[in-house]
Amino acid sequence: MTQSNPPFMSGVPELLLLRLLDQSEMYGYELVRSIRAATGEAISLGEGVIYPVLHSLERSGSLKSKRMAVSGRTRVYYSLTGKGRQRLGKLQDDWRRIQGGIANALEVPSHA
Amino acid sequence: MTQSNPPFMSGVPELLLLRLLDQSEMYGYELVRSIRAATGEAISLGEGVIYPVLHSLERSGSLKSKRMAVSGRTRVYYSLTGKGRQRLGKLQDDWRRIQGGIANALEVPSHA
DNA sequence: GACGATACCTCGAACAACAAGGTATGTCAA
DNA sequence: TTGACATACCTTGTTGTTCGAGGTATCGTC
Repeated sequence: MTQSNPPFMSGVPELLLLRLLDQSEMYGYELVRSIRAATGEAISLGEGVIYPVLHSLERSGSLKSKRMAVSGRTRVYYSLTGKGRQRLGKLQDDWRRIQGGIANALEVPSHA
Repeated sequence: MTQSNPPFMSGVPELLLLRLLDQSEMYGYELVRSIRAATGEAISLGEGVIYPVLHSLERSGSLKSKRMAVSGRTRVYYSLTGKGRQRLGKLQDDWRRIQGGIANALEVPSHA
């Protein structure tokens, strides 16, 4: 009976994925490297993070996928749905809110 | 065997606590409300988060505590040690890094 | 003498993020 | 041709943070 809320800082991988996919269609393996690049190496998420999030995002209707064979290998390309764009908006707002809150707490002058 | 790193976004409660305690000595119950206030209501951490973090911070030598009786009730006041100030510096840098990385990823123009 | 605020604390569950592995194909060089 | 490395997909088990809910005790006040 312990109806717990998600941790207040979670969902950043989700946010990054949605954001990148809002710019262009991509496949999982590509996204792993894109996240590293887009964040200036600050954030590096492995396949063990990316694939499950991608799947859950698709299951919840935020993403749609299409498989494509490219030079013998199969790629699964993901793109945003309307719901996904909505979700992206929400996560962006959430992020701005908590980011702002922390900035607020940090910018108060030191004890000096 | 699976020597896992801490989640890349963790340690924000720790950061907030150290930051507030760098400004002034405080006790746990007070910190719960201070965090809400300092972040402009954006972040609200319960006692179930605060106390354990406080204890682990003390165990690791970042904080020191002193108990004080104030009008019949016991308060445990925490303050930073040198090590704690060092720790605060590190966490602040980490935060700026990941915050900047995300900002970078988000500010790229929309697919439009 | 019951209620709400203060003040401390711990427990168990939930869950995100993690490393490590496993499958299979392509390329290139030894 | 075989071995190594990159591409490309995936799942599993573990960890560790965070969470709500509870539990204790004192104080004021109604």
